[in-house]
Amino acid sequence: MIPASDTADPPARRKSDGYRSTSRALPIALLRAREAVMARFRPVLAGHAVTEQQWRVLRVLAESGPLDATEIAGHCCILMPSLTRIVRTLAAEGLITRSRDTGDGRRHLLTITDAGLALLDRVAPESRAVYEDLEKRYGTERLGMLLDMLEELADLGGRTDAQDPGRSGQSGRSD
Amino acid sequence: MIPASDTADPPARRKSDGYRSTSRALPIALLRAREAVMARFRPVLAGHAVTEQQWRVLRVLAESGPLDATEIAGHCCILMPSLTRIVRTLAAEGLITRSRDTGDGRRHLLTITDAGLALLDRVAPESRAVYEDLEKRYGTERLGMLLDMLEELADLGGRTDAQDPGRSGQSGRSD
DNA sequence: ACTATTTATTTAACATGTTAACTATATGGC
DNA sequence: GCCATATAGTTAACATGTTAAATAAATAGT
Repeated sequence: MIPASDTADPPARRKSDGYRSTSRALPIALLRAREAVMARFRPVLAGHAVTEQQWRVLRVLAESGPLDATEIAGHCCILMPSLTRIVRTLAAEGLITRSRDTGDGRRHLLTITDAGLALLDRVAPESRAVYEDLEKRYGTERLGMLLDMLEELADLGGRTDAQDPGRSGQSGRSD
Repeated sequence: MIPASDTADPPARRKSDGYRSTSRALPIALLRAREAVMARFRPVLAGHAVTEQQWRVLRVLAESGPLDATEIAGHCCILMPSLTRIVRTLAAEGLITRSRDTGDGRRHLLTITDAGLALLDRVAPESRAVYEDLEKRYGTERLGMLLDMLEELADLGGRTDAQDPGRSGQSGRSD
């Protein structure tokens, strides 16, 4: 069943070489890079009993001020049902507050509390240390360039032209 | 839709400015970029009833030939227990086969089947189309540079120097 | 050879993500 | 104002990811 591939000595591959190397496949490359980075940040967050998702929500709220749930979901790449639970937890812990939007009774505005900000401040030193180590080893300038390129890539997201008009922005996913 | 944060006057922030903008936070930037990219690939995979994780496993197996579960977990950024289930599904669908390693009875070698390769070939055209659109809009050279930088970042993963010696490589995560 | 320790994988229990259906409010047409 | 339709958010059912413990096979020490 193995008709002796094509080139020289592929490890054990068969046919189907219609694909680039997985390390050059953008989604996989982004995932592996992120995992490498998170491997360093995760212990810091775990040490303060914050999940990655909770962390993103707090960071975004601290950055942008009160936002409604849909906006947060978009900025944090979290799906609404997940966000509902995360918000419930964060509110129960007193790190954020929920308030009905006056004027539009459907919207719920979320605001980070002083306790939430205090948590950010408490984590900041360790987080910064991890970041600085990374920066030192990767190169400050190179890191800045990478961030520029990632931002630009993320901004491509708006929709290509005319594929399926539904579900444009966020998502979440688990992998 | 995007509420335009950074530039002029902070909407309602309070204190705690010990953090960079979230768009310059590497883990978030990587996540948002990946979500933007996956928003385009996901419909393609969904159209062939393959999950992202299954897809990664098939791609890696097609690329590297038979591998044991631990290696796949590392390459695919999937945790072992998740992989167990994914492998069970893929094997049940006849896309891969499992065989005990002769010589090391603990290892299970996974091999992609012809049906698995056929699936890859079937998805390839659509996948390539998405990729080419992305490449055209982002810039071929720029994309190549980004992939180089991501690869380098992923390779930093080995362990910084002397933190916790346990759990070096993979992980998985859900966000 | 026999026990203790490591390594590879699976199972179990639980948390989280995901899709679809549901509730509540808002908006536009008449 | 009243209806149809759209939007914000939650709930429900299910799939998946995650941590810890269990199983099984290898290796190391004696």
